[in-house]
Amino acid sequence: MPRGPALDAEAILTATEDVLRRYGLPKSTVVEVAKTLGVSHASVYRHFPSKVALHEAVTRRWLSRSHQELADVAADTAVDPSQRLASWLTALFAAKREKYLDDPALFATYGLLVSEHSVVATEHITELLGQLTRIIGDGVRSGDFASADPEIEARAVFDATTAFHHPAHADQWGRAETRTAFENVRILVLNSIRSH
Amino acid sequence: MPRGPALDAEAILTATEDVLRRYGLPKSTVVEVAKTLGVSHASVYRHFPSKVALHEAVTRRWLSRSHQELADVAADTAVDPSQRLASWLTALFAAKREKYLDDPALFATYGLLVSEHSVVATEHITELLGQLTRIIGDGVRSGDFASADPEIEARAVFDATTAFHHPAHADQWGRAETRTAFENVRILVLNSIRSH
DNA sequence: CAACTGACAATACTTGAAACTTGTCAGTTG
DNA sequence: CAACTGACAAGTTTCAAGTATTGTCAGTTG
Repeated sequence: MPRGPALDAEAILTATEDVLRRYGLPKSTVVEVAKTLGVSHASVYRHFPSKVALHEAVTRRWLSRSHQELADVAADTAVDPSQRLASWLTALFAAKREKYLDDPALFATYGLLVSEHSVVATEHITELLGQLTRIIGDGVRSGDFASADPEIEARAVFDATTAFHHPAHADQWGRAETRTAFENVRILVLNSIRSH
Repeated sequence: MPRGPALDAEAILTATEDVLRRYGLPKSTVVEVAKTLGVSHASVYRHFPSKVALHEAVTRRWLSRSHQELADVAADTAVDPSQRLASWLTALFAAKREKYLDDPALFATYGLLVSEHSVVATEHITELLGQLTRIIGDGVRSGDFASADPEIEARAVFDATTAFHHPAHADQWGRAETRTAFENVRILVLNSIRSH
């Protein structure tokens, strides 16, 4: 008896997010997701081949939402490259920090999910590096930046700011000292890449 | 009946290192340390007030051994500051990487110990920042480096190289790409700090 | 007949009783 | 008498038994 809106993948993903938020990763089960939706757990398996695939999909959706706003900063060619790079790095740190401070347990849950689905994590990082490469490439073209290879430079900038975007360091992000530390690394990075 | 060399703190620390290496942190007990030394566990408590204090002492000893060689690089004023900073960063990464690759399980054990004894970790970082500050201060004085405040600059350099010294990233240190990534961050940092 | 379900085997997780560990101290020993 | 120990209470960890979860599929339903 299919009543109400037909069960679809998006509804299942949203229900899975709910369950992850309420129960955390270890206690979030496919049975609980199905219960939230008022269906049997077998129905969930008609849309996702396994719990792992479901978790991978929910992780991908979460990460892709989280780099949407960064894409806008990266694409805004009206702003000069130095400012654009500074804004992008600040936005990356701010987005992660806010997610962590808003709900540390949920942030930890997604941190676990990301580490369990390294393919998704790699795709996410590739996307971010693409955005960084674009900003740096624009800067080199306009003469603001000096770099032999924007792609390698992007990786170096990303690696140099690890402490401010890698979840392993999230427990430091609430401290005032960490905000200052970020400012100083951002200045260091921009000072390095700007042509002299 | 005290026979052989009297039981002293150093012997207990060495036995504790043995037990940590053989059993890992969760299964390393004071009883096992005592068994290794051929004494009762009550004897261990005559030298250390608690298991936590024992672990703190063993952690302090391990970290202080590990920054001994770095102190030499930092103090070698015969080498010019750029080279000295490059060598110091390379030595820091090399020391950590070798310890990790030599015995990943033991490295993880000490990583846990360090995180459980944050006071010791803070002291260790303060020591490393002191060495960095000295190199940068020398560079500013000789005109090789430009920096308003060597102490803040040292912190920024340390933070920018987090991916290559923080144990959370140890699982990447064996990869060839990571060595390249380190070279590029090291170049970025030196390019930033050198006066133009 | 497409969407869904109940029932099921295999595997993973919880739980509480037994075993072990920490830290103390009065007593032993050379 | 200083160094050490055995025995002990309080707290923590382990393990085996029961319980829950995953993933499948033949069968039901609108």
